[in-house]
Amino acid sequence: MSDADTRMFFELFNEIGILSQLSTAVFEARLPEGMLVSHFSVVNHLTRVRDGQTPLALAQAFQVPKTTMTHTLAGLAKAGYVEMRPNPEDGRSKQVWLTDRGRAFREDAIAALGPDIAALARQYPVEHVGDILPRLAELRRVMDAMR
Amino acid sequence: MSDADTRMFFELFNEIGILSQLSTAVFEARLPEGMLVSHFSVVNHLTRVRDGQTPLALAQAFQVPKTTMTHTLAGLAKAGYVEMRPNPEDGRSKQVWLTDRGRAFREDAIAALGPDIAALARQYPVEHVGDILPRLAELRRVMDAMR
DNA sequence: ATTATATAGTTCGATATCGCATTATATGGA
DNA sequence: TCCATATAATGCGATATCGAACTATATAAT
Repeated sequence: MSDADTRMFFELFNEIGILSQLSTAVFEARLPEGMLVSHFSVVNHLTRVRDGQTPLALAQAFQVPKTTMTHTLAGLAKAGYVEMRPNPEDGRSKQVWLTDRGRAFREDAIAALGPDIAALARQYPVEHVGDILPRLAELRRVMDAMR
Repeated sequence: MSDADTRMFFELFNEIGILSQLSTAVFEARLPEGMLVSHFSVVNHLTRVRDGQTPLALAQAFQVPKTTMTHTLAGLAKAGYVEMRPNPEDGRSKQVWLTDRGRAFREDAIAALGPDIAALARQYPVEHVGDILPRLAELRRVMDAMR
């Protein structure tokens, strides 16, 4: 490990951190009052994978502590975007189900972000995204496995 | 903008968010009690660019609100890693100077992270970092400019 | 010179995140 | 069956982040 190599990784994570911050800010500016990226991400996940998952499964999918997921789900339930039901297979557990309003929330959010993404794509070609996405996904897998 | 293109950008920012979270967790596990990535980043910036900068300049460099930087600097000052002095050129302003302990904090942190980065580099070649880093930096510049 | 406006930094309040402890239920062993 | 241990979710406390308002100083306009 040369110092130059170490520095490369430092810079990589520095860029990733700043990009995360910038994209979160852009994203949340288009969400309804009180909704954060964490809320959207959960609804998006429930839509794309399947709903009816347990809070624990969601916490693991997003790599956040259970308490954080409890808090996020409480916000979604309060907004009427999900329903919490008892898990018929385990009395300790619950299931998270999307509501129609929840699905509409997701679709509206994606539509609202469309112009921003189009503007971005004009200056940052989608081909570049295709170049780096697999590399980032691989890095994520490696780091997940190392935990 | 095809839906597939839109989805690519969504996935990109999703990966970036998760990687940011994972790298923060790894990083902070090696820092002294109470020190966060935000603290390290400021000390690192003061070392690599120059110290004596104003809080506002630092807030802009990291794209965080002034209040967040005030809080971060208070933590660094309390730990003895920086000194806040009045700015001789502007009575409203201050300057942030590194202390010897601050420089040692940075060096210790980098050393403590060395093994983690070496382990990562064994599974994720530095060449890949070199491939994606310029692309990410470009994306960051574009998004910065769009704000 | 005086006054209006702009800027640097902080204080305050709201809330997201997260670790620790607690409660309720499930599971496995005597 | 009864008890010990494990697990799902939540309650609570600590703190990082961030917007709005505030204070002090600088700058510009008359």
